[in-house]
Amino acid sequence: MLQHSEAALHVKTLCLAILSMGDASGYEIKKLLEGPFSHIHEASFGAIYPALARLQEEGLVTCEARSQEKRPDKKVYGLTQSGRFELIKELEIVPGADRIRSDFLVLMLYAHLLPPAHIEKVIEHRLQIYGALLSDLTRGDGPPVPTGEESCGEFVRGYGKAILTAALQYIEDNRHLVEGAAFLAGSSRKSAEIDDKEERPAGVAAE
Amino acid sequence: MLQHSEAALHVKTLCLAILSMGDASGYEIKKLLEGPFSHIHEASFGAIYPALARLQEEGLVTCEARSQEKRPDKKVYGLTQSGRFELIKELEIVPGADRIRSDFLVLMLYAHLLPPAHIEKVIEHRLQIYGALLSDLTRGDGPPVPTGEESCGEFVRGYGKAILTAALQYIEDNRHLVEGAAFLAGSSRKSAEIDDKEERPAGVAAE
DNA sequence: GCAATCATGTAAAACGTTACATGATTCG
DNA sequence: CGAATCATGTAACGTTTTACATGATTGC
Repeated sequence: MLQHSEAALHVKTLCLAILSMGDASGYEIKKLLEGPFSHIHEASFGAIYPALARLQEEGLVTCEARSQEKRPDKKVYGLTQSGRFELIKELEIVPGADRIRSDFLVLMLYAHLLPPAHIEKVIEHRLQIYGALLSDLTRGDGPPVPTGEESCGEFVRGYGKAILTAALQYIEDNRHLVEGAAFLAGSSRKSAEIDDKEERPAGVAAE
Repeated sequence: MLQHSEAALHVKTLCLAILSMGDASGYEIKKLLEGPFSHIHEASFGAIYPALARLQEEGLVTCEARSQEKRPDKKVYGLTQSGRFELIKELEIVPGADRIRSDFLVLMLYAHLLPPAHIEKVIEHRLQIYGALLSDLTRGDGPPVPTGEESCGEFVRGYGKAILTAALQYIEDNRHLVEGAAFLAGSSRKSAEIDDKEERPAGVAAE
């Protein structure tokens, strides 16, 4: 009973926000969240579709089914008056601190438990990802960054750029701190078969 | 069946990591996660206590109950051999991208939907929080930053400092982009009764 | 032919927060 | 005397991911 009587997904607000910029289908929302919005918030299909369905039940969005030829049917959602009102109500809440789960930083904190070669590879990988993300943001590529207002979008994009730039710079300048770390830890431990189980629990695919 | 046969909390790995630096109770782990680790990962009591219990069941940690005088009993946990091994196994996984949920940035993206005065207040609030966090990191206060290896801890602390500094700088230099935003949106909408419903869904309390 | 993209959705399970329950001590 | 700190834990609930199910089309 915090906000609604019914279960309230966070993704619901996100969907409202995105729809405030124009009609979209669930699939399109997901694609936006992978592209220009990736550094802000993420969501999976399994979160988005139910969220949209519930928003429709609540009368916050309308849904128009468009049957396309040579392509599966589409459900295009649009914001209603009360949807817009609800969005503004949500945005008025003073946001708390960002939620961060950085598996990378946890690893760095315990870098001395692993062989330096492995740490080097992880760092190289990270530099690559961040570099790619940064150049995506720098040249305004992808979908033409759909923002409600020019300058707000510019602010958010710039923020991402600033953080990424700082992170890249810092990692390059200080990687020796973790790469040089001891690895004296497991005295009797054999670390022969480290063949990199690649796993990505987080969104942003490293393309 | 991704990693273990039993249910696997993420917090479990975190606990293993922290215990690798020395024995601790659940309460102490929580306190560490509020202090010097706050920008890396967060966890609540409700996540930590069950995690420790399950780690014990799995034989990854030992538990020694210490009855204290003038204070409630304590359960001090310590890493076992297989616990240390399990930790290393988890750390070997190449970390995916950081998970970020920034309610702040979502708000900024749609700043034009709200009155500039409100946006100004949110930004002021944010500058204050980040400033406090930064000075906490800069002067090495709080518990003497418990790290496995000196330089790894230094790297992670420095990372936090670098990001916070960049964020503060950027927000100060570019706040006009969102504060000056239109607010032409809701033509017929009354925005009289905005009296700031303060809410903090995220960890880090703004003290 | 196989993979990828487009497109939607459901169900189960994992993960985590919040609130509650308990209780002593210390500090203002 | 009330609030905060120390200390552990459970249960309910909310949120989100993962995996599955389905199916046409396009490019290699």
